[in-house]
Amino acid sequence: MDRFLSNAINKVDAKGRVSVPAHFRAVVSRRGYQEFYALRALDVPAMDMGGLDLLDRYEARIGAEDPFLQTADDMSFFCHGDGSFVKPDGEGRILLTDFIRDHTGIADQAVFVGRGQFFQLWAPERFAEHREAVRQRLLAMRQQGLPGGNSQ
Amino acid sequence: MDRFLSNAINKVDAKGRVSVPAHFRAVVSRRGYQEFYALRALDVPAMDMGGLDLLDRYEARIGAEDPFLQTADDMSFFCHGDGSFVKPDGEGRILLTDFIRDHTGIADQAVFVGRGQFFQLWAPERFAEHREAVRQRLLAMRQQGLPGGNSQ
DNA sequence: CTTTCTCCCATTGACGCCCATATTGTCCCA
DNA sequence: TGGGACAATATGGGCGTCAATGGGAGAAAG
Repeated sequence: MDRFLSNAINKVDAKGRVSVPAHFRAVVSRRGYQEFYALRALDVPAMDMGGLDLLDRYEARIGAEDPFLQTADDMSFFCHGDGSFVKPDGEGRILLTDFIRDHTGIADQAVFVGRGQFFQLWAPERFAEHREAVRQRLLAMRQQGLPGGNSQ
Repeated sequence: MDRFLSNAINKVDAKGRVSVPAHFRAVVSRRGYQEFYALRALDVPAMDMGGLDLLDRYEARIGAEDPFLQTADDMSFFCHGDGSFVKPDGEGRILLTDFIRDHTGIADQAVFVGRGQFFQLWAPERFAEHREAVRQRLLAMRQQGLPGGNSQ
């Protein structure tokens, strides 16, 4: 498969490292990258992570804006200033810097959540909360016959 | 990589020096420059900094304007009059002059913010404020389904 | 002669690289 | 179908290197 799928919870060691699930690493390397691009998600306490193609998409999007308007500046400030490269060590682990911890609240465990084109990094508690919230929203939506309610 | 990415906060020592993050220095030297060009950002209390190619870009932009219009004159006045060269010492530190302090409000800590083609220098408090403001604007944009609503 | 800037060296701590161990999953064979 | 060996992954820790920081002395400027 070439998509990020399913979720896994891994330990953070004394040095602040976590193993990226082997399956996720495989997806990124299959796309030709040796490092990740991590972005502080806009409205949730999670990191959006993926290959450098993820950053490419953002930059392409910015390129479509008028560079002299505030919007382009905001977008760049967000995806460049609140994003960073993360290079895994020889064993496929990444270092959880304060840059990541401050936004996610991750302490000694981290949840990797596949999202198709990218994956996310969450603190276990917040992930659980968010998952419930999402389920509730989808359920409510479906019962109202609104779009978005599929099976599962 | 060849882009300025992520943000870092460094101390200003008693002599008024700060270390430019090694990663940022690498980007500039990879472009063949040994010194920086610093410009007072137009609408925020930050310095825009980069290699001399940054100045090249501004000048190219000015060259494209009609020299008889006020715009060209204003732009030139801005990028030359409000810009300066900054040469790092042997350890990769730059000296924070009053030219920089007055505009940014930097005292004893400085934040380096990657912006892709260049990076910015902020005072920590002002940086935090601005980041929140940017996030709010982007979030509002997304919730209104306006352009830019991808991710998630 | 004083002040500011530059170059140089020392210290500390973080990070990258490497090897060791544990745990899990998979495949093969009886 | 139930081991059991093997392979891959997750986890722990040692150690050298490099970056960030602090401070001193000489050089240049006023």
